Amino acid sequence: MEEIVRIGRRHLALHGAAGLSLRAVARDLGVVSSAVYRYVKNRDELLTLLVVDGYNALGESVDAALKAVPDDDFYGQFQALGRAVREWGLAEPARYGLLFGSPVPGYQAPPEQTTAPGTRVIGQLVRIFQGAQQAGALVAQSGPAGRPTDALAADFNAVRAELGLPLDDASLTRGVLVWAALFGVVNFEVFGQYGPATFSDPAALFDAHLQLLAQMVGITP
Amino acid sequence: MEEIVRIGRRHLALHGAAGLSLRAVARDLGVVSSAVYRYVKNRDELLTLLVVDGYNALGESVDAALKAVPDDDFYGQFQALGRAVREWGLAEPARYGLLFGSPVPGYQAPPEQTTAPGTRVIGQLVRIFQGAQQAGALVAQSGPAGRPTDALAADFNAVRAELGLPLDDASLTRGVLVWAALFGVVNFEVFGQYGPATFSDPAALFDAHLQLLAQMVGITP
DNA sequence: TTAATTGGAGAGCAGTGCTCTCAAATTGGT
DNA sequence: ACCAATTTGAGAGCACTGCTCTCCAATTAA
Repeated sequence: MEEIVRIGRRHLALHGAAGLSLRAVARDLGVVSSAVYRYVKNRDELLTLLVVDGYNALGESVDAALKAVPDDDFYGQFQALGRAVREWGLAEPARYGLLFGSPVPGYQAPPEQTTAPGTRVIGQLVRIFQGAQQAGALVAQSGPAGRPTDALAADFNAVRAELGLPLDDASLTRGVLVWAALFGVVNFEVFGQYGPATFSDPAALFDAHLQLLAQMVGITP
Repeated sequence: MEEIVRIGRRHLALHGAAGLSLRAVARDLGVVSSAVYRYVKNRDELLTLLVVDGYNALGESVDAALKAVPDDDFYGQFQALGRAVREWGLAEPARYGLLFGSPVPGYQAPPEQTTAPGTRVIGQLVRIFQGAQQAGALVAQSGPAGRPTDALAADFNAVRAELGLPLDDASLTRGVLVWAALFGVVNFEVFGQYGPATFSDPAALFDAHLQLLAQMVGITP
């Protein structure tokens, strides 16, 4: 079973999600194709296993990076989280693509299995915001303060309640933007959207972007 | 030929890039599978046609949205561009995913065909920055001004030269972040990364994010 | 020792991309 | 109008895919 996931992971890295073939996995396993159906119901279930596996690998990467930073260094934590996501994505582009790229057509990840591992990173990000907020290290940002629509305000209330995150609407808006933007810049790099040779030092560019994103939510070095 | 692209587009929307089958296209065309190989060399070439088609559709969407905004209303232009990208992505998730999602494994888009249409949106974005800059409508933003590495500074010089965009390093950094972040938030929505029912009014959230991104580069309403 | 469960083998179906050969239709030149 | 050249489609075929089925050997439990 673990062997199947291990081989599947390798195939995923080599041929991508679309090229993931149960028959090929069976071959590598030294077994006939029908045999793997004893362990995995179908291709989608193998995909789910790999999705969960990927979320956990990324989550552990992020957790490990955070452990190396002092508890009260919120900027350091934010930076470590961002860098960990980027580095994992660049090291494992296929797995990253499976998690954050275009959804595999016809495949719907079962929430009861993928939600928990899938929220590890945003969970840590929220934890950082929370810590900074409680420590008074979250500098209020000035800027456009358009009133949210009623629906949006209600959504924010729900988020606040669920996460126990006492941030006002403007800060929540900024927090969500930072979250999406972080994965936006990583996407651009991993998926090669910048163009082949535009940036010779993408790590430096990413660090500069992390700085700006930290400023966006009010986390200061 | 156009018929093939048209049917391919429909299949793409229905079954995604991975499920794009030349045989199925042939069936819909009322022709035997080998016949389409007269017009399209292989599956990858059909994919390229669809990529180009998609970039152009998005580009035209953006151009049309920009045409409705006065030339000197840079914030309005930025907003129109952002909204056009978002709306096109939500209306055409499969095509959007083909362009901005995980790369199709084993498929490499030929730059000589895809670069031109693929740079239409960023081209317009640069044009907006340029116009605002020349009109003096680009308010300098304060914030972390870490010195770029030598490699990054050289990259910025190259970008400046190629685009004729007289922005300093800090503004360029912000511009690139806004670009990537814009697609980041659209990705999150189109690919459903926010979770199923977190935001009931995503358009309002997106507008708030657009405001923040405009502020990031110094474009003010 | 016997019965029950488990794991794999093999055949088979329908689908895929792609290549080949062959015949029909269309076109162009005289 | 005729003939040759070209274009276009049909059909067979190969190797691959996901998945289901039946059958048999190995392992485990009673």
